[in-house]
Amino acid sequence: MKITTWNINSLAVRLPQVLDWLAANPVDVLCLQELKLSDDKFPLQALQAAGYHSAVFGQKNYNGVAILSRTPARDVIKNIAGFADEQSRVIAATLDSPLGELRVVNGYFVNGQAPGTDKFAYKMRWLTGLRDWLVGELAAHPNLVLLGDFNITADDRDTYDPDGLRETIHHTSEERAHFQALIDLGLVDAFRLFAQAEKSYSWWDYREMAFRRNLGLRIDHILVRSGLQPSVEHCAIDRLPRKNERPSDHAPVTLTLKSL
DNA sequence: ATGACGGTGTGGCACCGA
Repeated sequence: MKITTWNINSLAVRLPQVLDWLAANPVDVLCLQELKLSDDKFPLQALQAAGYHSAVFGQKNYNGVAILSRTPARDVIKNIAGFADEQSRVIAATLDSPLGELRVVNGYFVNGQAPGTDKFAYKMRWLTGLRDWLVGELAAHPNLVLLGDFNITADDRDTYDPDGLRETIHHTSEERAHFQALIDLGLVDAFRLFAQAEKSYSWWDYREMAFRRNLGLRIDHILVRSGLQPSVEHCAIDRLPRKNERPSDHAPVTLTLKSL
């Protein structure tokens, strides 16, 4: 069972790349962020033809998330219950898997711009709302995976310049405390369960040839319920799509689960 | 260096992302 998260930075632009990637990587679930289109513009039929059902929470221009799956999604929830939000950032769904029912929570976390700004304050409130809501989700769903574009580096290994970028956006103590609060709900960072190459990143700026120089951040994460840990077979970043023409600035990250 | 690149519509520039 393979589950992937990928911020595609406009599905309208990147649909051909998504279809190509799925043809080469026929994962069971693909969680997308930054669709940048409304529900009525979502390419439901093209993805259906590729063999995927879609649960979609779109938004014109910005944000937008979707869960593509081989089997239909159930109990779909959009955004964080109890947290009023104008922006389409979270979609959760229950899927059948060889491990039983799997709850998938797909998030496009707030960027936050810079510490001290209104957007940063929104990020902090949003992260608190997410955590509070997940307490109930975890109580209701034993097998839960939280994944997406977190817009947070978990620690210094996740950034190309830990000293130069210390306490800047994606690197602040407050953001990392929120990341830890999610871990403390009983989740584990699947990527770090395995030996990984140094300087493993999931995002690179479009500017300054950042990808070629590997000046990146690891901000796309997959957290799994610690009870699922024995089932986690692998977790890896696929840098290949970043080499496409007109790539997303993010690379897909894939979790492989095995039946025990 | 409030830069850079690439997405969007309010468009021929401004705003946003990370």
